[in-house]
Amino acid sequence: MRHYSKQTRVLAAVDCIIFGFDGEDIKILLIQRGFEPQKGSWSLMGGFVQPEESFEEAASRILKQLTGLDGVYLEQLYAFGNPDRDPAERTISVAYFTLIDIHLYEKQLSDDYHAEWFSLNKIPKLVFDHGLMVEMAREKLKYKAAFHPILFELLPDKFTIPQLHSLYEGVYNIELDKRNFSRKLISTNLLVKQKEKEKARSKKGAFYYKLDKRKYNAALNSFLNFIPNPGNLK
Amino acid sequence: MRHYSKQTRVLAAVDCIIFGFDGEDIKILLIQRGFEPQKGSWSLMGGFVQPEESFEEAASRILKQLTGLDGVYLEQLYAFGNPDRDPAERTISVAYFTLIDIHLYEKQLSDDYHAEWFSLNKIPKLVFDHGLMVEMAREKLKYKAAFHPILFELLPDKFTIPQLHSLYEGVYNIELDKRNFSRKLISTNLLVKQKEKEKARSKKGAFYYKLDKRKYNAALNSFLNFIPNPGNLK
DNA sequence: TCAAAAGTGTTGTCCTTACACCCATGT
DNA sequence: ACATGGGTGTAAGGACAACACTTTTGA
Repeated sequence: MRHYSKQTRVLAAVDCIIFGFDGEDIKILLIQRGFEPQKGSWSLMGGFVQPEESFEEAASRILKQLTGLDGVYLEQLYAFGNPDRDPAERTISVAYFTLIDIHLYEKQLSDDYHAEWFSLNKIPKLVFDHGLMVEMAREKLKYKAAFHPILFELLPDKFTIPQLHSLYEGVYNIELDKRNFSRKLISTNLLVKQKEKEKARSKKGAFYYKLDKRKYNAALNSFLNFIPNPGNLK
Repeated sequence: MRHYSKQTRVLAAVDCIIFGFDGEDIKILLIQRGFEPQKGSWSLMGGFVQPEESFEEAASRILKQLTGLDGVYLEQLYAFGNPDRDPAERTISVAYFTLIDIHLYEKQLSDDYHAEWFSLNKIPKLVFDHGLMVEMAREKLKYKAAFHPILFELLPDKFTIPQLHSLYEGVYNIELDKRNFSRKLISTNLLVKQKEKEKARSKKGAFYYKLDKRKYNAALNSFLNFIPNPGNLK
């Protein structure tokens, strides 16, 4: 069985677009590339797919390397394969986008890789086609979050409605009526109200909520509608 | 610049899921594999990515080989990279899904490749992970067509509302109220009514419509809503 | 007591659906 | 004339958006 022998082989890599939310802005985690070519430039975290690994396993591994996190939201974004995307050698890259709770990641690991969080409107110039990857990831986040409750992945276990409100406003860069927004969220039945309040953001304090995991997992693949007039989205 | 030298290389392929609509059923075009391994089994049309080619160029080339068609709707579906997906040698494959007007493809070429159209509910066992590819393509078609007017790509230049109606009913396997459906379509303003009627399907005949190309291209990336209660979709 | 943010209530509009009838024509 | 599928009309219900006020509490 060596019928493919005349074909050329390529390197296969994976790159991760890691989103986080600090309560103010949506950010992505970038590293300073530690090896040539373009050593020192800002870049997505990535790596080569190992012989016994699937793409998704590679992405998980790389994500864990940089953040220490396991079992986070991970979705294939797109396969990039232009012949000249890496000047050193033909390398195809499958980009994954991930949503993490920014408070859980291990800063120590980040430091090892010279990683930093960047607000989406302050992304530096990136190596290769990583700028395009980020742009596509951003689009996909907006697209998908308009119908699926994935943005919860960016928040801690316990969160408040006003926090969610800021998050959605940040992702879509629009203002949302807090009353309608709150009602819409509550009406999904995905949220379980807690007894405690969060008191840092306001004097009155806002009740914490948790996700109903069962309903949430079911809802991830169904269509909801979080954004008014999604017809204007893109 | 040989810093990647320790990494292993893989073969890179592209596979095409080709959708067509014959007025009755949604179908996909499959070929009988002409080489080992698994010579003779049914398979998607695919091929290796050439040294100077991007994935998309490879997909276009392969599509043209089999159908004779150029410039048709082509979208990246997913990158498949499990280490054992091809038993002969590690091969990653980027799947593309395409929508063509079934009447335009060149049957001659099909014959050369021993190709046949299969209704979606009668897909034979396929090689490797091609069955999974088809399943994912089908899901994606349903998902995307619920909000974007892509199904027009399956129809000829001139088409009737009843044809569209059958098409949507076929894709979603549901019954749609013809009156509401028609109104919804007309209200998109994407359609230009023609003077002639199609007379084959009925005695009265149905008016032909054409797409307003300008509006259509703009609408491809925006959210419409063709399916009632999309919340129940998946 | 005042400011600042949380939370609840209401109303009108438009979109969607469900359903019934007329139209054109080949046989 | 009639059967067959094409096309139009309408009314009820529900979802959504716009908008105003009360509540809580730290300073």
